[in-house]
Amino acid sequence: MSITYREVKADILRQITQGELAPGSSMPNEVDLAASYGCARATVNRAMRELADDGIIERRRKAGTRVRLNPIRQVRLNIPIVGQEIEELGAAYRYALVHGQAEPAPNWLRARMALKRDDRVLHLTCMHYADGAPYQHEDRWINLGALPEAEQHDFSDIGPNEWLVSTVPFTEAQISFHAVQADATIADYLDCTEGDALFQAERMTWLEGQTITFVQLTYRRGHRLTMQY
Amino acid sequence: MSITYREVKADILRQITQGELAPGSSMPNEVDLAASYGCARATVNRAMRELADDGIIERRRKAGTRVRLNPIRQVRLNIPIVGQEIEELGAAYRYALVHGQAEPAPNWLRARMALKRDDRVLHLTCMHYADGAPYQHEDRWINLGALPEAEQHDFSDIGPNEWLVSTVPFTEAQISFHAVQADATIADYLDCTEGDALFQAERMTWLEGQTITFVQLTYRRGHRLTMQY
DNA sequence: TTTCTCAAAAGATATAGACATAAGGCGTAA
DNA sequence: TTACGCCTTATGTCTATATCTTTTGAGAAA
Repeated sequence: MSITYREVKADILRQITQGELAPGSSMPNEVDLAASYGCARATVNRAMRELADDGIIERRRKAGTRVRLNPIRQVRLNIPIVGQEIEELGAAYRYALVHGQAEPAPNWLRARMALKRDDRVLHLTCMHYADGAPYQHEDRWINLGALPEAEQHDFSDIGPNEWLVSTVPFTEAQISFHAVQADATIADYLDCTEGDALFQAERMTWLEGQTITFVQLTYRRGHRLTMQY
Repeated sequence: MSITYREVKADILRQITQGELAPGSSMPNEVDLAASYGCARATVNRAMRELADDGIIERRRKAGTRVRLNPIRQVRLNIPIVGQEIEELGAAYRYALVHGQAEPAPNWLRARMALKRDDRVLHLTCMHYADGAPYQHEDRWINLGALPEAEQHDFSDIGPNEWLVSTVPFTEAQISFHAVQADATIADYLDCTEGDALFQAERMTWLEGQTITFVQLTYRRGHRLTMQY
């Protein structure tokens, strides 16, 4: 076969990284590139589309294609389920339900999850262990108005995250990362000192506009979220 | 025109989210789908390829395509330059170089950056302010073996990040996020209390296998990194 | 039974050609 | 001069067809 779109992509990328195509400079159009590579325009198109997608080049109809002045640095972050995360570390995973209770939503949570005045929530507290050591503390609230079957479910053996993923797999979500100081309770669960800096993720999940669940995931001391790009 | 790949993608996604196609179930092959949508195979292929890329479905030659049991949750995280990040918040950005000095690399850094025994580094400490308030503390080391011109450069006015991005734009990098306790120095710079939990990013950057720079970015108290998916 | 080989199946990609769409730029009219 | 509108151009997408590659499963051989 002739030249592949990967080869075209690699060659263009090489030209850019080696400075043959300067940042900000504009590139030949697809027809000319196809001619010079001796391939079809669709092949060049795919290569260029992926480069644009990677934030390396910028494309506009009629205006043409140019090398980005400041390439967009982006990473893909996989949001793992904690059990898988731990097993990928090569450690044994253990889950424990600490506390589970249906209750009226407290005010701060009502505001945060945009619940109605008399909506009830299922409040779950769980622990996740890696090789027997505390790994993550999970504080979760599930909107029983949106997901009443959660109240009947027994979370002793499988975690709420896994249950939710298999029950309402295709949701919208917002995730945020930040640092918190361990309070006495968390310090106790995670076997650290009160006041320690801990990495925390918060996630809110919607299904068709309805808030399903809000969760705070507090990681053990020293946890890092690492990515390549 | 006929049906677009976006419409095909949207329709398949709808079938999956609405439960017409159950997780784990296998889908018709491209030829059949193209026939049923009344479009070319390439159109279906693009729709399916993007769905696979989004982690919704799983494709294997010969085995066919199936809906993922556990859809991969992934987000794209843009790594912004701090100046842009602050200006996007609608705040005024100010930069200050606190300290800059070329020195032999300390042992811990030599190990971390994989430097040779007598490599020298440029150690820079900078502050980034949003509307006059401390936003981010930057502690950076640049490998002078790989980038000797850094020693001559004056970092008083533009930050090392911006300079690096414009000098060596296309690099490989590893980024990691975690929580740290503010020590006395950092607390002073970021105007917080010693012991406060702070969000910190560490980034190491390579160009063609050579370590270029290592940086610790410590954010002001309460900083959050937020993403939708 | 187990292992190896090979053919078929399904996705992956290339091609040539066509039309669609967005937007820059020029010409014309106010 | 300015504003509007058309024309051109570059990218975006679709079609129809063909070939390539990977993987699986069946059948042959050990």
